[in-house]
Amino acid sequence: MKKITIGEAARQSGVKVPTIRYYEGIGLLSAPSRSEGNQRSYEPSDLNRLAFIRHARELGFEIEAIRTLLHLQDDPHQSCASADAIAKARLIEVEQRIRSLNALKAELEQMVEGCGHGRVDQCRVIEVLADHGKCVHPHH
Amino acid sequence: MKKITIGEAARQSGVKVPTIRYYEGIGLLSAPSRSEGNQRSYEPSDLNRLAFIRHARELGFEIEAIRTLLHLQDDPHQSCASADAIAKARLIEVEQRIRSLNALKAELEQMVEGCGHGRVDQCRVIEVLADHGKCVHPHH
DNA sequence: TCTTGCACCTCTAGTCGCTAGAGGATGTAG
DNA sequence: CTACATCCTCTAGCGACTAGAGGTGCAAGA
Repeated sequence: MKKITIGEAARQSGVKVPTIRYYEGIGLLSAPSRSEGNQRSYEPSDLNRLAFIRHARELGFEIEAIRTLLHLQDDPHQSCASADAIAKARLIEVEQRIRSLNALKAELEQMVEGCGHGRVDQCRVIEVLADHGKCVHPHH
Repeated sequence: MKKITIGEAARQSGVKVPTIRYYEGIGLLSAPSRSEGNQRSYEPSDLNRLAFIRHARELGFEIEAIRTLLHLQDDPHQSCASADAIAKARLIEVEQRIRSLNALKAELEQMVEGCGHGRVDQCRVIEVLADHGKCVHPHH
């Protein structure tokens, strides 16, 4: 039940102080009560919200998706279909990103391997960049 | 040897018109000559430069890295050690990103599978977001 | 009590790599 | 000659913060 300063909240949640203020500013976090000297003072329960947001950000959800997820959490009798849809959409994004990064990785490995550590005019890195046709998979 | 308008350069290089102007503005591309009516007119050789930049951007290199790579390309007697270093650094970044995205993917799959399509209070998506400890690999 | 020094406050501006739009000039085809 | 696409410059906006200026609050040591 002890009130907590923003610095303490930051330490306990792993969200930086300016970021907490930023989340309040965009309405993702509701404004906490203030001390006599106008300093923010948080309830322990606010830490759950902060942890939720941080976790969702780590998983790459966008702020607007998190806003929706938080509304859902606040209203537990709603259908979870939209939470499910948001997570599924994120999963598809992540899968696509992994595929595309694997293609890039193959390209970069080729470039780095082919570099004879000589001068630029024999460098495979520069050569491949200049000519897309020299890529392993020109589809990226 | 024919001069080319910015729109034509955009079409041939796959870089959008405002992006070409932006690259000129930040000095990544040198300013081309102008027509009587003050319109940019490019040499065919400028298309190579544009293709190089586009390719490097597709591979995820940052603008500053590309600036360095372009300088190297302009001076082919230099050692290619720095080109090599830039490409290697990018490779390491990509590898890390793939690892981290694979961890996220596992998390998201768990969340989506566990969702019984019922109401929010039984939804695994919301539950896991609220409690990091319920993650498969809490290290992400 | 005073002072030191850290943590807090608000506000603005900057980051990256573009993208969008306003408001106007130019170039080309019919 | 008129319509219309394309070009020009300039400024502002995107997302998700981050940095810094300039000032206030608060707790602990001398």
